[in-house]
Amino acid sequence: MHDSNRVIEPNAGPAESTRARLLEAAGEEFSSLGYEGATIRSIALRAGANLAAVNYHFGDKESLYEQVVIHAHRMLVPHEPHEEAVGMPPREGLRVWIRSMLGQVLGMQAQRGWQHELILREMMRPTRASAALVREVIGPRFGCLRLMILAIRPDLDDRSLNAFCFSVVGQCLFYRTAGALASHLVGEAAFHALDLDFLAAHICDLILAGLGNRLALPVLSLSQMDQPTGLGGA
Amino acid sequence: MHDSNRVIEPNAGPAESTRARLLEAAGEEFSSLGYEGATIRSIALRAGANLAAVNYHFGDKESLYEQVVIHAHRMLVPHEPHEEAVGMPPREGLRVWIRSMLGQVLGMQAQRGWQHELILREMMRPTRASAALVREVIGPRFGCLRLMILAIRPDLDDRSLNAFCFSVVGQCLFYRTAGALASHLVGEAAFHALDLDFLAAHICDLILAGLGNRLALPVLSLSQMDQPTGLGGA
Amino acid sequence: MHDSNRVIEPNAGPAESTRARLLEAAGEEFSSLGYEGATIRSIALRAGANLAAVNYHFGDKESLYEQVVIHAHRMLVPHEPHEEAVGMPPREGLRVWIRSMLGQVLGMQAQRGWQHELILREMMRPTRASAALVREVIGPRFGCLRLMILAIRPDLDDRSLNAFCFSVVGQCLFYRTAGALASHLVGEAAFHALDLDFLAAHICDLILAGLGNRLALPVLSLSQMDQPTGLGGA
Amino acid sequence: MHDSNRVIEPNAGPAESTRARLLEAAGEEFSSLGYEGATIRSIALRAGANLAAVNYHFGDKESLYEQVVIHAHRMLVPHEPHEEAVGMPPREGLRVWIRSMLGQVLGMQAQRGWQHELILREMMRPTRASAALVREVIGPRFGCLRLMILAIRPDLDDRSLNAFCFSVVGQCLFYRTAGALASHLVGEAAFHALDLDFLAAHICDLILAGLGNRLALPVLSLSQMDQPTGLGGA
DNA sequence: AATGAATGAGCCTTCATTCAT
DNA sequence: GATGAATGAAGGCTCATTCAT
Repeated sequence: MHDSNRVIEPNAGPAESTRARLLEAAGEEFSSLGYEGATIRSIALRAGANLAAVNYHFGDKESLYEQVVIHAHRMLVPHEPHEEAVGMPPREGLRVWIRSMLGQVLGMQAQRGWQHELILREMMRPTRASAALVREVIGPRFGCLRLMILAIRPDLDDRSLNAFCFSVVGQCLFYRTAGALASHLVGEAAFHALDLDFLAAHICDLILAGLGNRLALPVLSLSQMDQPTGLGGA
Repeated sequence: MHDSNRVIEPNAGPAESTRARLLEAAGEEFSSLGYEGATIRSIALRAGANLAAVNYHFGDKESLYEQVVIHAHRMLVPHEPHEEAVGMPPREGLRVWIRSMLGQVLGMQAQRGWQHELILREMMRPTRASAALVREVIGPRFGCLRLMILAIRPDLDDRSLNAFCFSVVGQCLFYRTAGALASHLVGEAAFHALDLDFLAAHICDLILAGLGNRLALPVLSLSQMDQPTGLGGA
Repeated sequence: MHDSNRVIEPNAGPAESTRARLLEAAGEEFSSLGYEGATIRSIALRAGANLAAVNYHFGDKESLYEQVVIHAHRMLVPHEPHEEAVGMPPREGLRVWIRSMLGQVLGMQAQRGWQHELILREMMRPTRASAALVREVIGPRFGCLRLMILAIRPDLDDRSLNAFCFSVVGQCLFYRTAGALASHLVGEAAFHALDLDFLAAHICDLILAGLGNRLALPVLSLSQMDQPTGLGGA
Repeated sequence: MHDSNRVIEPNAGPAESTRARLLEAAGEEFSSLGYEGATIRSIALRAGANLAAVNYHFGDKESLYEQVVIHAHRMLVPHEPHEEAVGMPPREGLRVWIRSMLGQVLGMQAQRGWQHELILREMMRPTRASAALVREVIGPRFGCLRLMILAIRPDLDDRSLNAFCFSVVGQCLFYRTAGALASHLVGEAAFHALDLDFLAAHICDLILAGLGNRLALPVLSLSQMDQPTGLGGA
């Protein structure tokens, strides 16, 4: 096969199986280029494997993608950052959870980059491959958020509970889905001023304000009132 | 017929029809399949035109896309829904604005379907074609939102102001960008329960709670507590 | 029709007819890009005319080319440089002829550039269109050369006469047909050292030496012997 | 199979046949139709291969052309006809050299037809593919000619030496580059009378006359006069 | 006399896939 | 287990040409 600028095994340890290298390479390609954008040629190249190896090991581009998603999930589940939030008091846990998700969204976590990237892509446009991912990675993460909000406001009905959860997730995802647009709208400088710390606090405060803790949980409402976003008053 | 930035007469002669049909067909294709997914062959087919007609009228697939975006913008601008919000008191205007945007996002407006779809796509992944769109459609819409929030809380600094605006937009966009995922997470029935009326109220209440109502309308905080989302009271 | 960077009538006097402008534009295109390389789109563009005007006026790309060749011939015939050579003594005429042809080949004549270029192209690869050109432009030019050589050596049979003529023309044309190669072979500097004056003298001397004038025409042989190419001696 | 500059085994296995057939077919197409004229569709068809096979084996139309040129060179180098000339006395060697080149030019060698055609095309319009060709095929051939002329006239400066070499090559190439024109000018019968034997003798005599024969072989001037071209006496 | 619009054929390229070894 | 070779489908684009006005 012709390939003028071919690189042989850029990151392949010989001990690592071809299948594993393909999985890793595919993860990087899919996460950075999307499903359609990625080509199995490029994936095989990056993995230092033959073009046909992809079809040999996975049969299909789509099947490869499925396996990549599952692989990502396996690597991620044991280290889910939201796990830290479960033992905390709900308000604090919420803060941790939001900060963790926002961190992923803003690309603050260099290591395991493509796994998170892949998950975010699956959030925005789920494929047939993502059922497992939703069930085993996103679902638990979402369930954790749901529990914390329910702990803060046990009286919420399902519909409102979901709406609050989606409000949290929506605000976080926005900076990925529409980050480029947002940067255009307010200028790059103003957009960069919205760093992780600030945004996490803003979103958390907003949600807590919305959950309304003046009456139900006055002790926490005081601490909330000190936030710079001006949630306090009255 | 020669210039790229010619003006499209809305009531052009029959000779114009091919170009117009191409534009319409391209809009539908691009909005439903994305830029890469759409093919000029299919567009030409759908428009009942020759394959080369695309090249003749627009020169390029990319130029065609640009023209489609501009076309969408031209069809949308005269009927911008947020215009209604400008004369109202800010809190009411905000409610109208959110409801209007959410209505677009949830695809409640069957007519002019692909134009909104296209704009949402541009929000998520701006192309070189979207500069004008941002400037002339999204920018003003966003500016209106900004003004209303500033009217409610004139003391906000720029950073917080932007964050609030993005919180509004982010929550609205979520149901488009991650609607499928959300539906997966909570079940289709629960997801459908989140109708336009409910969500618009929820988002608006949340934002208003976050903005706090110390100064302007302290009594309003009470009325907010009565909302079905169950913020506050009891 | 779409054309992003269209230039309107770059060199068109309004009084000049479209047909004439097309002819001129086509001449420039054909001479610089060859028949296949030239496109009627570019020709029409350069002439400030409509794309269909070419087919309207000339029916065909090939017919246009024919007309261009004829046009070139009409512009060239009255000013044929070899005309100067007819009245001279044959050896001097030969020198003038060679210098004139070599001058065209080396592109020394900026004015009427494309006409000569076109003729040279036709020499190398005659098309159906060049019958008239050969008959009316190249033929006479060649006939003049033939007569001069015959005047120098009236005893030559037809075959040898033709061979000598072709030797002259071949040496001249070489610097066009294989100039790039020659430049590669000996280096650009050495190639540029072969200027018009030197080459014209070299070719003329070579031919005269080949024609052998020692015995037949001793008076001229003496002058020839003084040439720097060292034809003389013994 | 991966590398651009792999070595072609002349007796490759059956798997190699498609590539070899493509190379051969491409050689024929390129040599008869030129680079632009040839289409990879036709090449693949002629080779009995799939259209995409060209891309698979060579990546590109241009790269295919490069490989074809190199291939032509490899097939030609071992049988270079000018090799015979090196051991001879310079005048005799010159005669052999000219006859050999002229033989190629006049297409007297039916076998390996397209290779020579291709090289001649490269002479007239060198492409980026021809650097190696010039270096390895044309260069040595030319160097041989240069040495022989220098042996005949050691006093020549570089400029004159080059001019003489180009005079030789130019006269030979003429019958390829302008053969059609020449045939038109003098009539087909007269043109066919210029056979290989006659032309080779004519060109060689002409050059030798131009080089002068004062020092080395004064008697040879007499023998030259006996040539059928009728140079010289009475 | 001249033009804008439209067309059909063809070209090069890319991609995922399959097959024989 | 793995690979080199080959394939078919499709895509974007360019070009000369034609047609109705």
